[in-house]
Amino acid sequence: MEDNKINKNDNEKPGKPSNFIREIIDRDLEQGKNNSRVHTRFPPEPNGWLHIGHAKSICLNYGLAQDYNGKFNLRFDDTNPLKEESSYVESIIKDVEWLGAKWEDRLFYASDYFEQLYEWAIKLIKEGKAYVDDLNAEEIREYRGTLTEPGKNSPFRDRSIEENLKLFEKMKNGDFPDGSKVLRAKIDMASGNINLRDPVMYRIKHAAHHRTGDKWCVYPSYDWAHGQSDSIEGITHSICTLEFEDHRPLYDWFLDQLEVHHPRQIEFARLNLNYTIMSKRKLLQLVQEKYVSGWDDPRMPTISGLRRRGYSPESIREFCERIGVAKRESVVDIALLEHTLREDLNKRAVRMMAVLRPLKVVIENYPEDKVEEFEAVNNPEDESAGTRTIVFTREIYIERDDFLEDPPRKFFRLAPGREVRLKHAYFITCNEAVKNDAGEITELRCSYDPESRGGSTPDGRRVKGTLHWVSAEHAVDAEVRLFDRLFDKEDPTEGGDFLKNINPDSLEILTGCKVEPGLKDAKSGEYYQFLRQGYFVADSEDSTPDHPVFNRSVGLRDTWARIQQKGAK
RNA sequence: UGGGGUGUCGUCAAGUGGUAAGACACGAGCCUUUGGAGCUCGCAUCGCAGGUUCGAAUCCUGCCACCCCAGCCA
Repeated sequence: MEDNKINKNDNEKPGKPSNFIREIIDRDLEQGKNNSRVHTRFPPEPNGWLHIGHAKSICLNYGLAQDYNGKFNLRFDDTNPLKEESSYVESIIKDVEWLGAKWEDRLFYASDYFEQLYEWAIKLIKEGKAYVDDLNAEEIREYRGTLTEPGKNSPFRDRSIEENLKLFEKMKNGDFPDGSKVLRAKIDMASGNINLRDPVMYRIKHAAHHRTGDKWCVYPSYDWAHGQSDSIEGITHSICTLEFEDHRPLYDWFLDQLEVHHPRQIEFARLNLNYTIMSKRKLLQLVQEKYVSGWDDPRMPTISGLRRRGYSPESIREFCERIGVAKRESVVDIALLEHTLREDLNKRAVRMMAVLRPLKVVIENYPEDKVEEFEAVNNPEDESAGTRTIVFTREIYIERDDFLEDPPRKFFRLAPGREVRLKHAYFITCNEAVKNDAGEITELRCSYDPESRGGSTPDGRRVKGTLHWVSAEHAVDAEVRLFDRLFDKEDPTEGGDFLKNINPDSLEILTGCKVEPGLKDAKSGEYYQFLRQGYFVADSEDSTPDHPVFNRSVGLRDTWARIQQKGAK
């Protein structure tokens, strides 16, 4: 009995953790709402590039559609021509696709609905529920009241329906200058909820729209466009972030007046990450003021930046799964993102040897012209990844950090008189460190034990350290870019000016790195682990076979570095 | 001072009256031809104060703290 229970549980797939949104959907389904349909959407404004916070929303919305056998739409919320560009549309489409969300034939734009929105606005005017207001922006603000005091009615609030109709049409036709009039919903200027104090539905903008050109001179506001767009598309659950909670009564009000399909708006807490900035405005500033190379700089939290950095879509999806969905505002530790990347790449990245800061080693008792081949396992976590051949010669490079003339306790690497293993090859012992006039070590003279071929000896003696290496003659030169967090404060806005918290050492460029020949033709989508160092990918913009450039996506956990840090404290 | 939200481990986050899941981080150890990976173990009484109850993180009351809202941005 007991055993059966355990087995049953073990065989059950570990379903996704529930959350309050799933509970709401479950309840709606039980009550037979929406004919048992689930239909979600991701509604980005094309005014910037997507970031990891958007990934949370995409994974949430697309994940729900998948799990409930529903549908998922991609819809651009393009109601403000002044801020939006088609270049953003393109990058967003690419990113959503790369993340793996599928909208099939349901790629929409709020601008697809401008005509319908206009007609609905006329309907509201005819019902006395909307009016044209001549107050300017400043006056509207004054009339709106404050958080604690009610607003007062605009003197234009009670215009006749006929006049409103006539004026609104002239607004549409471009007969009035920008800012001179707006169309407002007539709700309640005394409401405790400021969104209900006669919100603006249309503003005049003589501006070209990236899709509709200059067909329109009036553009709908977010509140007027969003819910109605959801309704038109048959969305059942309209998921947005917390700051729109106050807008829900308005979302509902419009839909109720129109008596059309009424999606349910649900709000969740947006993602925050420590050491990271998520504000589109600030990210744009970093790009415009050249603190980074672009929206896809590998240090950016943008989807394109993460992609270029070497993050896999799988790792990002897993991250979004693990952070959960709730209503409390929180700050997730970026270490979790790094963890899901390592976890994913550990299983699939091909291992390679690459020496980032080369130190030449001459193996004195190894024949000058001899070239030996060894079979190296491509991935100890995945036998199907096979093996590759690596070559060994008298002169090799090892990592400078792997040698110390006067090693501290617990340093397991090479030192005078010390023996270590060269991964997949031989044991070597250091005889001498050769220095130049400045006292810098220029090369190591070592000897190898022919008996240790393959990495172990007949006498079974043990060595504490195993080093990665590369044959000097065969190695390929490469550039390697090491990234660190862009900000050195957990909260980049600490102190008020996030620019002051930029980490000056967020990018370190290494040239003259020596890598295995097989890395010469690495492609940007291929994930590699440079043994003992971390996960790397060829840079999608700058890497060529003649000049390979690798980005470090994330380092391996480094116990030695931790021991050193502890010692330093 | 109005309206809307939220408070469970260092960080996320389950829990929906029956005696605090899990993950990351952190610490200890085992293992290891990556000081990687893996494995084992450790790590909270639930914002505060009352109350109801045999029993409360879960119900009630009162406080406190934090977040959002006064764009013709989304």
